[in-house]
Amino acid sequence: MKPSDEIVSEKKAQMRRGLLEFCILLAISDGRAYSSDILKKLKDADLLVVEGTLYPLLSRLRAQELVAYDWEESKSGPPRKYYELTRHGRETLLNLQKTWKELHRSIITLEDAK
Amino acid sequence: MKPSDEIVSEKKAQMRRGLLEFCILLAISDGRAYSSDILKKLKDADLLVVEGTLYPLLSRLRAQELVAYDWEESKSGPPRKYYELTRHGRETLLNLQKTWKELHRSIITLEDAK
DNA sequence: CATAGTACCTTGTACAACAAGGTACCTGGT
DNA sequence: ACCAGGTACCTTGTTGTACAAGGTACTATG
Repeated sequence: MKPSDEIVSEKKAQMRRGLLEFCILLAISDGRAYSSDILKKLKDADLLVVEGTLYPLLSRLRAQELVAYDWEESKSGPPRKYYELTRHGRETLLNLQKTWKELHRSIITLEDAK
Repeated sequence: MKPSDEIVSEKKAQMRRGLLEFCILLAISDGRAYSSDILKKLKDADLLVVEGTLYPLLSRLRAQELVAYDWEESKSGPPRKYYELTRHGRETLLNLQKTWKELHRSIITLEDAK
């Protein structure tokens, strides 16, 4: 039997996880961003994400052609991959924002049913 | 390369999935409910869930002592397991509702950052 | 030229949803 | 007495995903 705090935080993490891709698309939608920019934005929004999660996720979004990147040299370190949304990515993001609103309504419906 | 509609609906499903446990706790919080009640409530809130997902999930919530059930005979068919929230389950639900609000804020923060 | 800092990536693990298939109970018709 | 249909519960196998941990490589600085 796991301690109850752990159970709660697992469920919180689970809720957060489902929104990850959506949030990352949102974070990129502002314009060009590389991994540290994205991590920082998510952290500023209180959504903790680690590198090991972000990189495969960006690769996936890339494979689905929702984002594209180009290399840019940095003044302090190795070159960076700057990501931006493709046209297709922008359309998808609009779609997901709609989905988000629908989910919000669903929760309210369930809460009101009480 | 998968068709773009499929990509979008996978992402929608992913968002929905993270909220499943939360929604099921919400659906039960109204009082006693058995599987068909729960499925109906979720469907009414436009959240499609199938049996094969619900049963293991209820077992998990039971193992975590967030819900409890008792058997009740039905007038038309086999007996049913009626679920209700335990005290611990009600506390957890309050916690998750708070988490939900925090996530909502996070999304807004990301949207506003544009 | 070694160290520290930054950036990218991969591998292995654990867990969850879902599809599909299975068991068992009750009722009503023949 | 039996079987067909509806209802309810459950299990197994597959697939996908986040995450921890560890690894490579480039740049600047002392």
